[in-house]
Amino acid sequence: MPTEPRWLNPREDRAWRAFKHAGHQLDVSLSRHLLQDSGLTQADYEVLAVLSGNSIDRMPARELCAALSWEKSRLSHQIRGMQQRGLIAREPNPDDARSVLICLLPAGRRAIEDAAPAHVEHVRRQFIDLFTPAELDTLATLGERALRHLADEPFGEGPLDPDETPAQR
Amino acid sequence: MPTEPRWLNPREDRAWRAFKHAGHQLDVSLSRHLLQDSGLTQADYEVLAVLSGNSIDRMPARELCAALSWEKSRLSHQIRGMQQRGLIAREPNPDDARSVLICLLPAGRRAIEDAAPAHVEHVRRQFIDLFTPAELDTLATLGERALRHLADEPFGEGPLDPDETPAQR
DNA sequence: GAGCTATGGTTGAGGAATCAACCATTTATG
DNA sequence: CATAAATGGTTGATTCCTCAACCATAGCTC
Repeated sequence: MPTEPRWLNPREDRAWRAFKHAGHQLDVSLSRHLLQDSGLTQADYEVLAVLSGNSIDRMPARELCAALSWEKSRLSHQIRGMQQRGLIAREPNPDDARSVLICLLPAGRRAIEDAAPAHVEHVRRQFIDLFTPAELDTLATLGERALRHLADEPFGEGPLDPDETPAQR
Repeated sequence: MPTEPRWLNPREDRAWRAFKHAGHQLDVSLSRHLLQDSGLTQADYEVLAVLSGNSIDRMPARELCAALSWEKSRLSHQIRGMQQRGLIAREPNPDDARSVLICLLPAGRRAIEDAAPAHVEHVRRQFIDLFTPAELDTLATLGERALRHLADEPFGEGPLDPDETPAQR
């Protein structure tokens, strides 16, 4: 049974603050750099990364959502912008008339290939290089433990589309 | 000299993904719970926490900004909303006519006192309780290392108000 | 195969954070 | 002391994300 005081003790508080703050600041810094020297948003980058990573340059929107852990509406909005900039295209999915295939266009591939080196470099400088291999493993282990726990949360997952709530009548 | 390949190796990639993803998911989950059972945003909560924590129930906006690592404009917008909800008040600062004192109102104190127990509880369940004391110390140490490094970044800090850029003419 | 329900996706409104521009006051410089 | 620069805050536009509502197609079940 875990301890249950109303507040965090100093050790707990320190860990919690450091973790939270570090993650956030890292995120801010990396997005800023990414945008600055490639014109891509983190969101843009992640989409292109999945699309270009999976060796097939097209995939149904639903799969992209799952891969990114995004809501479908977010992807939809995001895609619209990227399409206008010529990075990707939409195509009807022959296997399912409701579905849409998101296709990586040459410009999109070029965009991420241009952006990646500098971005990876920043991830190294601001994260990887600060830790020993053993420390990296520790971070991975602890992070994954938290993720596993969150995944089990009853209320935790799923943006709960009103459509998708369990039958109410 | 750190290794410099164009991509992250599997160990690095695992650590980076786990860290990033865990931080984000944790954040999402905690905000959702907080809002759900107290009606407060994370932003609301943080403001109230600083204000109620420092034993003096009022402080200049500038100090609040610093304590939160927020931009001044963000605080300004945030404060407007909280003022309308009667959680805090603004008062002129007798020491500096440009400045504004942000004051914690009774309703604000009540709000965070009501919200805190459940919130702390969630932080425990989803973070603290997953780790041993030694692991918590490790997380604190590693997180702080990252923060220190980010703080030194030449371009990293400060939203660079155009006003505040080094003299340009 | 008619009528549910579930699924894939789009849209529009609203909230939250950022950015640029601005105003007022204070401090530094000559 | 007059003026320039720096500081504390506010505001409005913009972008990004979430939510709720919606449409169309697919899959069941009878």
